Amino acid sequence: MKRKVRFVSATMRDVKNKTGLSLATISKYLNGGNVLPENKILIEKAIEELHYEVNEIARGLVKNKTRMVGIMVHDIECYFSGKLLHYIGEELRKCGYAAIICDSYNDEKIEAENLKFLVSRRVDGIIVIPVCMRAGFLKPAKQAKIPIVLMDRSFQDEEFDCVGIDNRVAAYRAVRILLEHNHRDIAVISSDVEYTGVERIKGYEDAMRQAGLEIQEEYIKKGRHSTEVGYEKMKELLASPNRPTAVLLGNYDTMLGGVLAVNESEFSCPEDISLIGFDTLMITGVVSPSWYMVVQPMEKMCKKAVELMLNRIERKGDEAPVKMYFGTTIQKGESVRTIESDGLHTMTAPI
Amino acid sequence: MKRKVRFVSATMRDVKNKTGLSLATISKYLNGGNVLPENKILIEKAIEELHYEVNEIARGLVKNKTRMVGIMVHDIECYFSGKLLHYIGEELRKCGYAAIICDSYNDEKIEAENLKFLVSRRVDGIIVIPVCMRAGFLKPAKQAKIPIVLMDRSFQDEEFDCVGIDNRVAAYRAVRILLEHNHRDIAVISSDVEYTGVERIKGYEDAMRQAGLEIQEEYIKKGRHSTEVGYEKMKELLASPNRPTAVLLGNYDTMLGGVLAVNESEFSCPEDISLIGFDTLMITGVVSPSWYMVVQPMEKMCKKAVELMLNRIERKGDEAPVKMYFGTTIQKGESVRTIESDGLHTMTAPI
DNA sequence: TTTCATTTACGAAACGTTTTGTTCTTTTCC
DNA sequence: GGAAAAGAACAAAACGTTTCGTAAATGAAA
Repeated sequence: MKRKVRFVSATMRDVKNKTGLSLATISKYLNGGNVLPENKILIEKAIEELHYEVNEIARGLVKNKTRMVGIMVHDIECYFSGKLLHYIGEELRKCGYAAIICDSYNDEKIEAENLKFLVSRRVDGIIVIPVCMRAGFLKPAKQAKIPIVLMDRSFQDEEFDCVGIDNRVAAYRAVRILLEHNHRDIAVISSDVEYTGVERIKGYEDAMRQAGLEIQEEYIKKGRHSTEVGYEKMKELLASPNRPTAVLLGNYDTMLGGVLAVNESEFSCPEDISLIGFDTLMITGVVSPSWYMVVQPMEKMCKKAVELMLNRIERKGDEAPVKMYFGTTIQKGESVRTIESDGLHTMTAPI
Repeated sequence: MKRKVRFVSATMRDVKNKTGLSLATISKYLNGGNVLPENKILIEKAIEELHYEVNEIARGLVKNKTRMVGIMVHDIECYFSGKLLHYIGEELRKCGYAAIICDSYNDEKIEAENLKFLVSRRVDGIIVIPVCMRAGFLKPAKQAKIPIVLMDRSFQDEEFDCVGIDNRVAAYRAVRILLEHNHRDIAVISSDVEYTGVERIKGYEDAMRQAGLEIQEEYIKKGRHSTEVGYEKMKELLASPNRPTAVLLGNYDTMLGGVLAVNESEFSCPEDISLIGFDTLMITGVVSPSWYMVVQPMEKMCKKAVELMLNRIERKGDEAPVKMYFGTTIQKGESVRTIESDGLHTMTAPI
């Protein structure tokens, strides 16, 4: 039986021939089983000399596992995604998993296609930052019993493992900070088509209501989280006859757009307008005024998401979904100023 | 012979049983071979009913192909990467390939590790936006005969397939534009640790020299392409006693940082300082003043890179590397102003 | 018709692992 | 010293495809 001569990498059979042991023994060694010390040495030497590396494909075939995890991000060009992908990718790789990344491009149709693609590639699990607010598109994965972990966002109609922050509370806290600096005319720029944005607007309303302040529709500017929207909406607010004294910006990109808009206006931050936003990047602290931000523990969240995922993959129990909300921290900055109390505004409720 | 009962997807054997044909025939059909029309109908019906999908893993094992392409980006958080990853990922998926993305995080050590990881995962090819300026770290891939395609950057010491732009010429053209607007005190903020930056600085020098202008070291601000560096260096330039009238910014992130710095200074763009940069994003046209930019045909470049890669994968010829440089276009903006000629400056060479 | 070429289908052997049930060896304990 | 228990190693059968060599069926040419 002549073996085709291909100059590809060594196989277990080569190790077998070199050591005189059986495939089973070598496999056992490779998977951490017990092997006689002398054989162990033998095998290690052979592996070393042959530069043997286990063929993940062959292994995948028999174990029916690919050691690949799909990651679907709503928009790969968004700052938040970049950070997430970095941490998740790193963590997965540490655990020997490869990440297959798909960009949904904020498009629900593409998102559904991506999902099917990942299922057809038989990934072991899928981590999703969804575009959709409903879970329908995940059906093929559920049929194939591929575990799903959500990040940053959940669905309205179905529950999955999820790691994120309590966006509503986080936004609430941000507005509280503005209130504590004596702001009363507070606006918000956030998304009405993304889960996080919707929640954050709710948090804004919670805080305003609790402080006994009227919620003015013109102060709630809605549009997809993006630099462009942040820029446009901030322009609108600045041009408005009753210009707010402070604005909560729905995410990092929105904040960036907002700052650009203020910078090129006749107004300045924080003298004329205070800004507070979400998430952080190196620039946040470097610019002047530095940005006041609500920050999410990205790295921790990503590690947790991977941990959840690997747990699901290992023991495919049908345990109930777990949702983990991490606490946020406040990164103080100079973009919020304290308004001198003029005695005219009185709180109708303690803040 | 009892087959283990697993509720997983249908296999070719199921199709075989349903049709009464042999595995070989079905395989032939699946791979576009000729099959009797009646059998074709039979097979298609069976596939339809069973929801059969070929198991890419099994196929990979025998063909020694994974239909996966690794993508190594220098920094996933950089705008340029985001766009690239989007286009490349999309294109690969269209061709039935999955993209495994690794972030090198601007770290040569991580880059080398990522490469080894991809090799061990037996990807069919690797598309690299390198951090390193030398090709050493690619050795494991070469040994495994995995084709490499470079994007955006090349190496000093070795040649590979590569798609990008002629950065030197592009920067030259950008500076020419500034010269044509009668600027003479022109600075540059660009990277000295990244290939593109280095080339762009050369282009800057070319243009300055050609215009007969002295190259002042204090006008050449070097630092990794990033928002932070753009911000810091612009601050330095603005604070300098002989403040330039125009600045070329090395990439998109640098431009963003530069604009933030100008915005918060006492100076304004373009009245006091003109800016021209690289690449584009939606924001570029939306902000005011709109940004004057040199833009690369990203989508075309990505498509080409994938095309090159798939060619290499199909016929693993040892043809010589091909380098493709795309032309850039200029996107005019308001961030560059024309200086009234005061008669004091005279060109010592035609521009 | 017969012969030869062409097309289509088939069985069996790969691909490189893991896993299962069995055999062989060593250790432990009375 | 012998039996039982424990530990290692092994051969062979999977996993789901492709591919190779051959056989059968069809069509064309003589």
